[in-house]
Amino acid sequence: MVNKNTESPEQKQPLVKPGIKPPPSKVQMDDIARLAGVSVSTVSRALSHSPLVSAKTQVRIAELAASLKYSVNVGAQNLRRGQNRTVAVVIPYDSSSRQHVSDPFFIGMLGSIADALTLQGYDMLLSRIDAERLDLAAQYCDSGRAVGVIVIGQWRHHDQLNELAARHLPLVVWGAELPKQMYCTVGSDNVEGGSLATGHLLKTGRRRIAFFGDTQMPEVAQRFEGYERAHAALGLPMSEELNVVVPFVAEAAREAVKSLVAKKIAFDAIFACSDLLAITAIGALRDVGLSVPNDIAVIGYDDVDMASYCHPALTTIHQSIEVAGRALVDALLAIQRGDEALPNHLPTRLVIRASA
Amino acid sequence: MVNKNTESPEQKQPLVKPGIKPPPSKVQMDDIARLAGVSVSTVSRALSHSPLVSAKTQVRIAELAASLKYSVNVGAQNLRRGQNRTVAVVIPYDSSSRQHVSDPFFIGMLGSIADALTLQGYDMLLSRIDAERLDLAAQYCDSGRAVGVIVIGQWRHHDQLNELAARHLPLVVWGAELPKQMYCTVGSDNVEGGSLATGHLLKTGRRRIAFFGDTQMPEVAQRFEGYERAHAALGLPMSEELNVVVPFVAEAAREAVKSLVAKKIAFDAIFACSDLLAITAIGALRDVGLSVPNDIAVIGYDDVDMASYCHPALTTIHQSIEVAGRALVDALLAIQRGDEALPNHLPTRLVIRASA
DNA sequence: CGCAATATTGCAATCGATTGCAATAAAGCG
DNA sequence: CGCTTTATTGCAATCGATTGCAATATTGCG
Repeated sequence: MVNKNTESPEQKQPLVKPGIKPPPSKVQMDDIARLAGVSVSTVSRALSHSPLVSAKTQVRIAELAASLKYSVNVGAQNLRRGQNRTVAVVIPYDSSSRQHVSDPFFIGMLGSIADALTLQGYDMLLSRIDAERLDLAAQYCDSGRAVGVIVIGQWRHHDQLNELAARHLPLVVWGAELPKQMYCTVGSDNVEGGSLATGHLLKTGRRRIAFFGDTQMPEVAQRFEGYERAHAALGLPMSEELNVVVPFVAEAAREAVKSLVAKKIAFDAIFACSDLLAITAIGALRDVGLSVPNDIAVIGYDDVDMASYCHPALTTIHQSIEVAGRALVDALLAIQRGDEALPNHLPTRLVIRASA
Repeated sequence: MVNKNTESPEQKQPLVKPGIKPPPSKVQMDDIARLAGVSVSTVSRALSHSPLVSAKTQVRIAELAASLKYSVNVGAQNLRRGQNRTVAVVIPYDSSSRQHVSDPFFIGMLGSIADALTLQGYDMLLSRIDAERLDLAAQYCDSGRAVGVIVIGQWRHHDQLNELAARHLPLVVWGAELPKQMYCTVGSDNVEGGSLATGHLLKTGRRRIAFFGDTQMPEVAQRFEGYERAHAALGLPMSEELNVVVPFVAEAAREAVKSLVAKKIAFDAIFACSDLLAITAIGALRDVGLSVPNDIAVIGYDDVDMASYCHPALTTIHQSIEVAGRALVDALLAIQRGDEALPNHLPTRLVIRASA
C-alpha cells in the first residue's frame, strides 16, 4: 500500500473476476486523488469543505469527482465517523390473521415519513415484521444499520415496545399514550376522536351505534372510551352487543355487518375505527339492502384520500398524515440526539370532517 | 491497539461524552472475544459457522453473543467483504403537479417488494425522488448504500432510465416494454389490458367510451393502443374528444368528469387507467347526477383491494401486486449476479375481474 | 514415547473512508 | 534576504469486521 504509486500504474482491481465487468469497478477516493495529484486526505477534506483546503483545490476536486460521478462510500464513512443517517421504519403485520396491513392510512403514513426523513437528510429502511416479534426491530440498531426505529401502530404489543425501549433503542411509535409507557408515542387524542365521532352520530338522532374495532389495540380502546363518554354525556344507554370486534382488515368489516344482520341486532349507525372499515361496511350494508345514510349512518376514522372520493363522501375523523410523519421523525431525531426534554407523548391535531 | 489487553482493563469508550449514555456503548466483536477468552478472529469465524472453529466453541460463542444481544456491524462487514444486501426502491413523484403519488396500486407494490426482499434476506431502502431527477437514484449505488435500484413506474422518463442503465447500474423498472430499451422492465401486457377493458365495455353495448389517462406515460399509451385495437376489431369509430389527459392523481379524474360534462361531450362509459381514477370518477359522476352504471359504465385498472369494496364492485383489470413484487426482486438479483440470460422484459399475468 | 498429521487459534493486513499531528510550502515582516 | 508565522499537505492510525498465513495445540500412529 505504501509504495503503490511507485510500482506499475495499472495494478488495481484485485478481486475482479476476469471475463465480466471490468468497467463497473467502482470509482473511489483513491482514484480521485491519483487523478488530481494529491493525497486521499486532501480529497476527503476537499469534499467535506474543510477550511484546511484552499478554495481552488476544493473546486478542482469537486469538479473531478462530479465528472467521475463519484459518491463517497457511505458505509466506510459511517464506520470511520461512528455515525449513521438511516432510520428503520417498521410496519408490523398480524401473522395470526395472515393478513398484511393494507390500510391506506398506515401505508400513507409511510410516504409522509419518507418525505420527512429525506428533508432531514436521512435514509429510510423499510421493514415489515411480525407483530409478535417486534423485538426483531432491535436488530436494525444493534447491527448498526439504523440509528433508531419508528413503529407504525402499537397493535397488541405495548409490552414488547417497552422492552425495546428498555434496551435503550431510540424508538418512536405511532399510537396512543398508555400508562407505564417507557417509549415515546406520537398520536392524536383517540378518546376525543371517539367522542367526536360518536357525538356527531348522536346529535343526528342515532341511538344504536355499532362500534367497529378491536379494543385490544390501545388506540381503538381509547376511541371506544370516547364512544362511552359521548353516550354518558347525553345520559344515553349503550348496548354490549353493538361493540363488535373488527381488526383492521377490510374483510372483517364485511363479516361484521353480515353478522349483525344475521343476529338481527338492531342498529342505526356504525362508528368504524378506520376509513377502510367504514368504506367496506358501506358496501356490505348496501349488499344486504340497507340504505346509507338513510337506514344506517356510517362514520369513519383517519380521513384517507379515498374517503372524500366515495359517494356520498364519508364523514370521518381527520388525522393529518403529513403532520404525523414529521412529528415522528422529529421526535426520533430528538431522542437520538439525547434530548432529555422530550415528553413521552406528542399529540397531533384532530378534526371531524363531515360530508357536505 | 497491539498491546491493549496488557494495559488497564477498562479503557474503552473513547468517544462517549461523559454525563449521558454510558450503557448504550454498543457491544462489539471485541467484547465477545474478551469475554470468551479468544481472539476476534475466532469469534468472527464462529459466528459465520466456519469449519475452522470447533463445534463446542461455536456454540459457546453463539450463546454469549445472543445473551449480549450482539449483532455484527453490517456496515463494517459489508466494507470488508465488499458486498451489500440492500436494494433501493424508488417511487418517483411528479414535482410539476406538486403531487405525491398516493395511488394505492403503487403503494401496495411497495409492500409486496418489501416482502420479496425480506424473503431473500435483503433490506429495502425506500426513497421518493423527483421524476425529473431520476438520475439521483444512481447515488444509492455509487455510494455503496444499495446494490441495485427498483423504480416503480416509468412515468415520462424512458430516456433517464436508459441513462441509468447505461451507467451499469443494476436496475429494474415496473412498466412497459419500449423500443430501444436498455433497462429491464417487469409489467403486464398493457395493450392486452386496454383491449380487454375496452372490449368489455363495447360488448355491453357502450359506444362512446372516454379514456382517462396520460398517454405520455408508456404504460398508459399502450393501454390506449389496446383501446384503439378493440374498437378496430369491431369496426367501431372512436372520437378524439374522448381521449382525456388524466394524470394518476384523484383530483384529476374529478376535473376530467366535470370538464366532459361542461363541454357537453356525450359519453356512455369511462375506461380509467387506475382504480383510483375510476373510483374518483364514479363519485364525480354521481355528484353531477349521472347514474353508474346505468348512464355511464366505468371500468378501472389494477384491481386494488379497495376496488372490491366499492359499491357496486368495480370491474377492473387485475394485476397481481404479489407476483409483480416477486418478479421485480428476482430480476434485480439476477442482474446483480451478472445473469446474462435475462430478457429485457418480464411479463406478468393479467385478467379482467368483472363485478358480480 | 516420539514424530508426523490434523485441528484450532491468533497475528496482521485489509476494506474505503476520516482526522490528529508532523512536515512542507507560501506568505509576511524587519 | 533570512527568519517567523500561517496556509496546505500528507503520513499513519483508526472505525469494526474478515481472512490468508503462520503458529500452536491436539491427536494418531508406529
